[in-house]
Amino acid sequence: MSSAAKPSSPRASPPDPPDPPDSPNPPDPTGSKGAGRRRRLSEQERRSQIISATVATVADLGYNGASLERIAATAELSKGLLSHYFGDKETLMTQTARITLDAVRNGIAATLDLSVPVPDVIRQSIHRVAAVHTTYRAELTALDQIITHLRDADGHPILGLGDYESTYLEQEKLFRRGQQEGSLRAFDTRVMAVTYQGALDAMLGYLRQHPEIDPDTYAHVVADLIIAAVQSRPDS
Amino acid sequence: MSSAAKPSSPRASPPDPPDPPDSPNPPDPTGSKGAGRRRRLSEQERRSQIISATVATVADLGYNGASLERIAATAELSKGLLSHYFGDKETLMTQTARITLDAVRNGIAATLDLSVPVPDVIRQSIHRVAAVHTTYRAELTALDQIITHLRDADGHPILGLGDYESTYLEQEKLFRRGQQEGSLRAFDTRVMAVTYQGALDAMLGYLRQHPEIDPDTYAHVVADLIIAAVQSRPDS
DNA sequence: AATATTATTGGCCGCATGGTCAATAACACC
DNA sequence: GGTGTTATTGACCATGCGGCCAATAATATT
Repeated sequence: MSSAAKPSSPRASPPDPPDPPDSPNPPDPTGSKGAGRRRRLSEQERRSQIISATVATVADLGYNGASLERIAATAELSKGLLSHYFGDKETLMTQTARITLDAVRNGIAATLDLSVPVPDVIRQSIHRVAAVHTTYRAELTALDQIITHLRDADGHPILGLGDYESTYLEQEKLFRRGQQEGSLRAFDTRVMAVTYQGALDAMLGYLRQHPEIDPDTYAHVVADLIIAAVQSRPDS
Repeated sequence: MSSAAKPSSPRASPPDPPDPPDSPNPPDPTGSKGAGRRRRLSEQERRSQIISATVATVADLGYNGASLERIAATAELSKGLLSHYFGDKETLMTQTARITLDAVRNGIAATLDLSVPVPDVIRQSIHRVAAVHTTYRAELTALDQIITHLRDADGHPILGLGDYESTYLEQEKLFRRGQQEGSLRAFDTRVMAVTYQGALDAMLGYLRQHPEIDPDTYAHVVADLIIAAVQSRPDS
């Protein structure tokens, strides 16, 4: 999942002389994962393979750099198949974004223990997100690219931050619980959710740009800041 | 600034028969803003005119939608001039980003009173940034687009968040002052600067998506959150 | 094994874009 | 007013892209 596709040929095969007789890959029939010159596999597998390649390519080369041809090259299959399975590029990108977003969300939410006090849940979340930066680095980059680049015919964004909406709602629920429990002070939960999300995004961006920093250490400091902001305190 | 160029002649002269005999423009020499069919003006004016058009177009149609032709149309001049003054598109975009960034920064920093206690400076800043969302809406959108879309030949980003670096340094200075003054508690100033910046960006994004929200009101709530996070407190 | 089915390919087409250039006309100077 | 300079134009070209389709070969079916 992480590195998606093979780093085989950085340069695609030339258009005119497409290696005429011999096959570019060993004649390995259906058997193992090795690819015959042509492999037929299930729609499920193809789709996820294509999406993986899309994520990898977009993450590496940006939205504009990710032409259908390049994506096909990354996935080691022909451009035509992309059209076959996804119709047009917009659909491909939208699907990729949707599925990837779900995957990342699950990756974060999966190991979260919601039974502890809210400040601890927050701390956990922040560490999880920082970890996700390592695990899903490409996915996050690709998501960002797709969201900011994908536009309708009029040139206006399709996948707004509206997809954050459900995350906001989730966070707000958590915050309200904390306020009822008394572990969190009173504040506007919507604004806090937005700000919190912004803080996490900033963390991800900074970690991306500074690979030398230990995510967990950084996450700890961020958690201290956030918790200081929301924790209920004796005085006001 | 917002709508960039003059609405003089929406349609350029036809290619083959370029209105032969009559003088198409009133004898309006250098003086006022009225446009002849061709106007010659100083390099300064042209450059800023082009950059304005670039900002407007990118903000409206996104990076990909902002072709040289469209930008030229917005500025009401020919595509060739863009190449003439800026060479290639990459240069145009880079210049636009640099200049616009400076403009926005100045717009924020200009009216800031640094003599008050640090928490108050922070509060001021947040309100200023929220205001900037209104004043420089197009500029901010364009900046975001250019930064996230502009890539070198290898497909990797050119204008990373590295341009935040100077902002971070500035913020850190402020935070340290507050810590020395005793108005701010002890925390890692770098992490705080990054988080703070993220919170502001999130605020801008949210305001952009929700025009019905009053920026000042929103800013006030955000300021409360941030200050709660950094303010020195009796216990803890 | 022979045949039918259809996933997969590679090349093609039209279009839009970025960049270039010779022609043109607006301005400055005399 | 005449003349030179050069800012500005509009058309042109090569390129790369997205989408399409007939040919092909890998399976399934008998």
